[in-house]
Amino acid sequence: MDFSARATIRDLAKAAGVSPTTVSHALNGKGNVSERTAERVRRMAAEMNYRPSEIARGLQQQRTGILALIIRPFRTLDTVLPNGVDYFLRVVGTASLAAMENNYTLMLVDDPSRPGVPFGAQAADAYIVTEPYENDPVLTYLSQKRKPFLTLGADPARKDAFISIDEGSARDVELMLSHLTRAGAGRIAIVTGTDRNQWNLATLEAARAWLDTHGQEPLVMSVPEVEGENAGEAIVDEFFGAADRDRPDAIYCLTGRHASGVVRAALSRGIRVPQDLLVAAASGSIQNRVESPTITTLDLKPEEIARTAVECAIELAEGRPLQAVPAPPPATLDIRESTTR
Amino acid sequence: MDFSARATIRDLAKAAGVSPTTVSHALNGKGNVSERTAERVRRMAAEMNYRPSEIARGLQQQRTGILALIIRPFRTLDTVLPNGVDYFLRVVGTASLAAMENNYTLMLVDDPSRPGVPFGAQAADAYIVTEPYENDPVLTYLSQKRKPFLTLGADPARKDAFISIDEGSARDVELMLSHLTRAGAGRIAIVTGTDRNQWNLATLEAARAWLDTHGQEPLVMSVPEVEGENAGEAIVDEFFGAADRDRPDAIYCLTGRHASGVVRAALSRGIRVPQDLLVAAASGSIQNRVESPTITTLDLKPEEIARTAVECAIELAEGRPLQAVPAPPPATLDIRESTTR
DNA sequence: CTGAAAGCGCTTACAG
DNA sequence: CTGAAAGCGCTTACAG
Repeated sequence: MDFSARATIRDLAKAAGVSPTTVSHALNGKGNVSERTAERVRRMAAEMNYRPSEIARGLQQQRTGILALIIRPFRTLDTVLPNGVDYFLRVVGTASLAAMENNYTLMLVDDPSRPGVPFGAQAADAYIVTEPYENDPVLTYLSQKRKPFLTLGADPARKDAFISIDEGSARDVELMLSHLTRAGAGRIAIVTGTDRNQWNLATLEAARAWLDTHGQEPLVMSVPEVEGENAGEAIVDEFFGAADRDRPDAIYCLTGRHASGVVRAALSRGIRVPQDLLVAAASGSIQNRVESPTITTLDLKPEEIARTAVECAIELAEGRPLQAVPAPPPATLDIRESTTR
Repeated sequence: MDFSARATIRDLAKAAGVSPTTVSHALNGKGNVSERTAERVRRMAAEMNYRPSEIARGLQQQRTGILALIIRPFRTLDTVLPNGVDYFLRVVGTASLAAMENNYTLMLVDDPSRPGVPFGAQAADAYIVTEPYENDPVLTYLSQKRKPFLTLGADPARKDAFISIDEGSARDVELMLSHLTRAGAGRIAIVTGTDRNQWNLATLEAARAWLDTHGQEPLVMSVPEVEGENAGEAIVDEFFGAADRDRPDAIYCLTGRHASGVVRAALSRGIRVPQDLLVAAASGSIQNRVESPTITTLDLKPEEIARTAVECAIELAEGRPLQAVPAPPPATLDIRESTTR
């Protein structure tokens, strides 16, 4: 029934009949405290519902308890929470909760190198940077400032320079392209975004390799992510405007919204999906599950990635070296109407 | 080129040739500092890129700089970031950014009264509680603990007890029901969720009043939010299993996923949408924009609500009384195929 | 095994 | 108008 102030370490020390030092030692398992004393302190702490002030601890230990999440493509997307790009939202939500469970607080940050950024953006204990660009200045900044950070997707120009969870693996590409082949595709076109990040670049590279191995000429196109569904017309123009022999019988888009646009553009020209053309996306969005036809996508497991990233970030924040660079979870296939004949 | 520690108030004081006290006064506009001195301090601060430690300030002022966002329906939804329920995601994203812009950090919190909650969840400077339930224990807890908070949607049992941004206004109901009428509806059925929150209860009440005014018998049903699209069958059974004279020619669901389910269930029974049945939703989700037929929804402006909520929460956090209880932004209508004959 | 003291970087009564 | 001092709630060398 204590409606007022929270108990401090002094209150607890007094109640347990010891000094604040001993309380601190007992609760943090430091120093040499007799088990009898430690037990008494812990019991009193529970009884008083004592919770050490992270603020005071932070001041002492020069920590803020803040984890910063920097979503690099944020500004290239058309709204703050872009429709159809739920990948990042799932990352944010899961990361927030994972951080909280570990007594950290997650802060969505724009660009920490910008002058006048809020304190927390500058003073986070560790940073998670999603989809860094080639030679990304944010990574350069963080590394110069000696801030602990990891990236989701490597900086394509500095692959092994920083800790990162890789993206666009050959395994995921293989998963989708062999599915398309089994579904009847003989000539697969690839559509990436134009952002220079590992996701686009590594996927493209892996796809080229796969196509080469399987004797297919690469049919490749890059379209700005921000065009979303509107890109469909241009993509279909590109691949179906040319002579017959060049036409693909499957289009694999990295972003779900491009795939949606492709389906619509194809249907409007009498190209049937999936009968005449298979369409699939790598990073799916909700709409791909409900539009007609539904579109096959990869499930890239953003929740798992977010959770792993937060756990790694906390290790870094607390000064523990990472045992191993974490591997991304294997994607799985969500097969839907657009690739089911 | 300072790669190491940040400047502290002492560094700045030394550089400006004054005491830390004077620095503090000058930068915070307190005390009486000569304009000449203040100007010098500000100039040096900018030069050294001095940023006061929010941690130290927080310890001193007993503030954490944390705003907690409690999404009450969180656990009743089927995943952490439920598909089709993008309303909350848009709130979270916008609130995160708005908080950051004001030097606060937003923390997604589950239940702050649960024993063992993280520090931040217990020590936030202010709380925002979305969709509280009737006699919500979380509100009781916060109010007993004297924590500043506001709610998005009032506690239906304690309407004026706490600061809240109202939901389910008669104006929004009127907007949708008169649209349905103009679109040809003569007998409108209403489907709410089962959570006992203001959104469900106030909307239902306003809808009943509207129907009464317009000479329609109320055709009403409540279905658990968590059933999502699966609820469609039961809803259509309910309204189309009965004798002819009771059948609605329009169904208005509060949640977008229910509306999706209704459309699917109706179509599978040969009830055409919109020809035989108009369908609309209040809280739309992405899928309603892309499924076929697309479904008419209200845009409840979650971004605006989130931003307003954060601004109010900060006022409360900093001990300033709210000038006025904020009004929710008026919803607008997104008319789509499901109500266009 | 235990505790007094200093200090993390600020703010704020108070004295001058 | 300016600054020395105390204190916010912790942690950690250090002394006993």
